[in-house]
Amino acid sequence: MKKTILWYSLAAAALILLLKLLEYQLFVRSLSLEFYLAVIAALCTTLGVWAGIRLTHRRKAVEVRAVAMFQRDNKVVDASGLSKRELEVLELMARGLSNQEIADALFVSLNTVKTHAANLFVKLDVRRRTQAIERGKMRGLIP
Amino acid sequence: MKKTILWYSLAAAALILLLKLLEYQLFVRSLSLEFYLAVIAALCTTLGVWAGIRLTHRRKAVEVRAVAMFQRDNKVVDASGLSKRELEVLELMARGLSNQEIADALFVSLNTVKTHAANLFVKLDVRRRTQAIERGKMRGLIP
DNA sequence: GGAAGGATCATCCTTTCGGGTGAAGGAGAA
DNA sequence: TTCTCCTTCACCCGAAAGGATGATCCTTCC
Repeated sequence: MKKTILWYSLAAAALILLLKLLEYQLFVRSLSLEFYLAVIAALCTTLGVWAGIRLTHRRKAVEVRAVAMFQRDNKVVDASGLSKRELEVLELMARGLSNQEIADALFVSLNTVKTHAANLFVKLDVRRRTQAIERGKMRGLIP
Repeated sequence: MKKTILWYSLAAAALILLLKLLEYQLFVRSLSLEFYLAVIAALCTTLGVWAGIRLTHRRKAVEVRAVAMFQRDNKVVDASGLSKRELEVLELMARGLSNQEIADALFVSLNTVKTHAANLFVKLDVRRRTQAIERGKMRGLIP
């Protein structure tokens, strides 16, 4: 942002210099005032467009980063009714882990994972893990 | 886009009118040429910034829609080696459908879906459908 | 101190998935 | 035309997932 403004200032300074040069040309070659004005208008417009694009590009980069860095929304989690453990299981499911792998990852038994899975299926109102993943992503529960 | 250009043209016309008025002011009140130029520069710059923002906002909207409305990249698909049918199966998998439901959706038998599934698992180098969904999303094969 | 809910584990049973293999018909390329 | 790939379908079998139910232990809340 600051960099853009700095560049804009420099460009403006360059423009003023150019104008001074043009001014001399104006008296020497007696170019029309309209031409003089048109040049200024064109340059300023270009500069403005460039600055506008620069500014909005910055803003867009921020938005992209916001999408990339998933941040859990507590309100959404509370609304879903999922417990912390169920959320963990769901997240590992979405990463493609099997129940056994999830059990190993969380240091619990396979049966425990299956219980958590069954409970979160009920809470998300789904029948399969793939559906659960879909719902979880739709609701912003998982990345 | 066209609307923006139209508005820009109208604004430019208004500016020219304003300039004509200023020109009269210039002769009547004998304002400095620098002031005249400054006004033009400021107006054109503002106009340019506005147009720039307008244009990039349009572009941003398109990009957002591109994220929301998934557009498949043929290069990615070719690189994956997935056939059209396999891609369809993968997409329905990602929506949480069971093999039987996919079979019904595509008007083929369950065995066919299983074959497609097995083939795409090999091509994506995965063992489970959840993994396939993960990979597919990572590579941009599916939304 | 009891009620509620979470986390843990278990058993039994059914359904779904996935691996392996084979095969037939069709479209397109060498 | 032969060969390759895609699509379709079938059968068998083992592994994984899912449904139902019950139980224990722990924390938190009223």
